[in-house]
Amino acid sequence: MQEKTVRTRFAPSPTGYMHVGNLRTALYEYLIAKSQGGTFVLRIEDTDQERLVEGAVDIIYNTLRQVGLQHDEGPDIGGEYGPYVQSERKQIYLPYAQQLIEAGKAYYCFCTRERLESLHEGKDGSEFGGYDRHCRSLPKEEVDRLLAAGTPYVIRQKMPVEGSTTFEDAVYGSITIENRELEDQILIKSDGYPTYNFANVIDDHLMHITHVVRGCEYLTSTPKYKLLYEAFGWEIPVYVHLPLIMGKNEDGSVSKLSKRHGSTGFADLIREGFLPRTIVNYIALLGWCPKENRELFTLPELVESFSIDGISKSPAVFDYDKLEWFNGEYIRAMSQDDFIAAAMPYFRQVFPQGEQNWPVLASILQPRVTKLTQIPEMLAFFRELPDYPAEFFVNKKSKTNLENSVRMLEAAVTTLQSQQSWTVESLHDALIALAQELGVKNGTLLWPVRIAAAGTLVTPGGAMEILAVLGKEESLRRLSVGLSKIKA
RNA sequence: GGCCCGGUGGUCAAGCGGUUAAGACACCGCCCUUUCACGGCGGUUUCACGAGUUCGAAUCUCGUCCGGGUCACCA
Repeated sequence: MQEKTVRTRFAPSPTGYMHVGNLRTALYEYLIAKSQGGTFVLRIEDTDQERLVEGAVDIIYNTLRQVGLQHDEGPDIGGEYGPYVQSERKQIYLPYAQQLIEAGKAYYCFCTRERLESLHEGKDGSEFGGYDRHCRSLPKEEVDRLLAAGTPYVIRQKMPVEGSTTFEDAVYGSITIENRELEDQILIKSDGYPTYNFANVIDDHLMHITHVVRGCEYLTSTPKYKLLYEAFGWEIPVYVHLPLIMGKNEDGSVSKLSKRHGSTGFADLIREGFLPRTIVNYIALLGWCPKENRELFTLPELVESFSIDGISKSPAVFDYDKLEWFNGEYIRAMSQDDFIAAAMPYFRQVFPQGEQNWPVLASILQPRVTKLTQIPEMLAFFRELPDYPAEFFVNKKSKTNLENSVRMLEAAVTTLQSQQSWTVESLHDALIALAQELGVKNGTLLWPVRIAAAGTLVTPGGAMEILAVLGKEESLRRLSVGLSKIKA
């Protein structure tokens, strides 16, 4: 008996915004498929014609490409079960709904929006129990008459009046809901488009989806899906509901991650300087835990390690600190060439043109930044020597004070003036030799040199690196500025 | 409010009846050191509460509390 090929699908709505919750769902769908040699399908769910956003589909393609979640079937590459855009499948859904009507599992509803709204208002919101099933018992002749007259209608699913519905979830186990809690949901809208719920079931079945993966906000509506599958007599897919990703609110509470939680969109995170691989790695761990005790995973490694039983049930709070740590790890793991290439746009904010000592800049920044966007600020002192007080030259630990610093700087100037080679190594050799010659701790000499060169207490890199980037002429100029500050 | 789901440090979490309750982030201290960072070492902080079951409960059961989700011609 051969196992059926696993097929999962990512089914986003083209809203123009991809937040990490969606992306994480896509990731898990990809991982579930790929970890079992399965197929990952992309389907665009654009049944809400009122919310269409220009260019939104491209954002979806771009995002998936950036994180490496390559789909095997989809609107752009086709596949055996297309089309993969729901608006192009519009004519598929109605016959299925009509089939349900004939089977007595669904019915036409002619209620106006006004009547529906008055249902909501009539009782005070909290008591509203859903649609009152007014059209469920309409006589056939009345239905035919209204249809013939061209009355706008929707098609609703008939929910059982009694009993309960139970389904199995791969993460949450067995879940039961009383049927009286279920509303006669709309299958086909008055514009002829299917609702999300209906199109989902039809398409998942037609596309042979074996595992339906989604956020657990859908948990309570899943019995309706099950009932739909049963009404059609179709095999029910495996449901994999994912714990929600939560965002911190301003008041300290948490709620389902959304736009209002600031920069949690994929594009926002990229703009802030997070690497796609960082985001993938971090969100993979938000709700899933590997068997082995480790945290750094590339996408192929995730495919290797992933399994559904590692998915947790409790919601996870999105933590920027941890995300930054991951990003730092990945930045440090880059080759220097890759780092320079990635950092160049930020380098250019400080050095708009011309050549610089890129390798030295990379060597001082790569271990220090957790986001590439931090680069311009860290390098600002190269662009222009900041104004700083003479007190900067006083440092107890380096055993240096104003008086000392004058001596050190003067000696350094002399040494550096005759310095031919201007590399980190040669500067290092020259200055260390000088410290020995002067009989002082390295720090006693290097502290004032570093301060004078940078004009700031905290610098990325040490004195030699800074001098190397500055170049001989500018270095000597800054050292003399330092000297004049102390003497003033 | 009804229904559904959840509850191990500030955060992500391992744990599946017997553990000194892993690990990571963050935080603090020390080491390295010309500052910062990296790296190394160490530390603070946790089983929501109450009953049961059991020789033994973070692990099983029930109740309470707390948190979240959901109740559309949105997806």
